Amino acid sequence: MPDAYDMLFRTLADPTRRAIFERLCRQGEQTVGALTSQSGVSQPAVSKHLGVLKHAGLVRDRHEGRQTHYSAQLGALAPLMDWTREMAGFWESRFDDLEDLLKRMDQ
Amino acid sequence: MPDAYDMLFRTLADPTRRAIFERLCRQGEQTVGALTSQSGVSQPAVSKHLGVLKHAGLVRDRHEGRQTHYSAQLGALAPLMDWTREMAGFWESRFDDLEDLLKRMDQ
DNA sequence: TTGACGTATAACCACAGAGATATATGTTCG
DNA sequence: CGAACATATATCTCTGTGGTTATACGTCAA
Repeated sequence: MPDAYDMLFRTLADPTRRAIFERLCRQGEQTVGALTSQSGVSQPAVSKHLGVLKHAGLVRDRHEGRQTHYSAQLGALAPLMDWTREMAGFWESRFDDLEDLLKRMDQ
Repeated sequence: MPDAYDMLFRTLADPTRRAIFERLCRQGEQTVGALTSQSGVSQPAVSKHLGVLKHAGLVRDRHEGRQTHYSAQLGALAPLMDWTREMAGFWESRFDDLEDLLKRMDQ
């Protein structure tokens, strides 16, 4: 069962795509043309990346005349923070167990 | 320039590999054999994944006789939390700017 | 309506990498 | 030493996907 985090991790794994997302986070809403001009890849490539980001819920698009404006949807990062915290939590609880064990051994 | 987060994201993007890492987080140190038995893939595949995880600093190995024990290195997740927080931070600061703007417009 | 523009889609290519099997390396035991 | 075991490495295959160019679609201006 590919868990819910899967799409998120895979979407953010590509450097070009992550750069696009970061740019949207830093500088807010951008048109496809603006994003393309600094991405180092072709416009169709950027559109494809934006499609993947949108499918993962990381961006939303807004049509205005013949341009499309994209913006970051930070809420979609929540599962990423949850996962990280969960992993850290497991680590800590095992650490606590170890502490307990050592304390008990100490008596 | 592929930033430092790159290896981390790419390492965690594969579901099988992430499952192995999660298992090490949840259940602590494990041998290759134990990890293989529940991974659904062959032992060489598991070894390769462990190699990638190790290269990314996410696990460490401990040799004991003919077995190798692997354990999670949670510290390696710090950049992931940093990145997430940074992105959220950008979002918030832009939100604050918007708030400011609205307040100023309100006067 | 025609043409320029902005973006999306189609079709194709190239390569990374995840998987398998076979085998090498190293370890314990008889 | 020789055999069984635990893991790592070598080699190959094949799918997924990121990139390209060409083109279709929708919008604005004249």
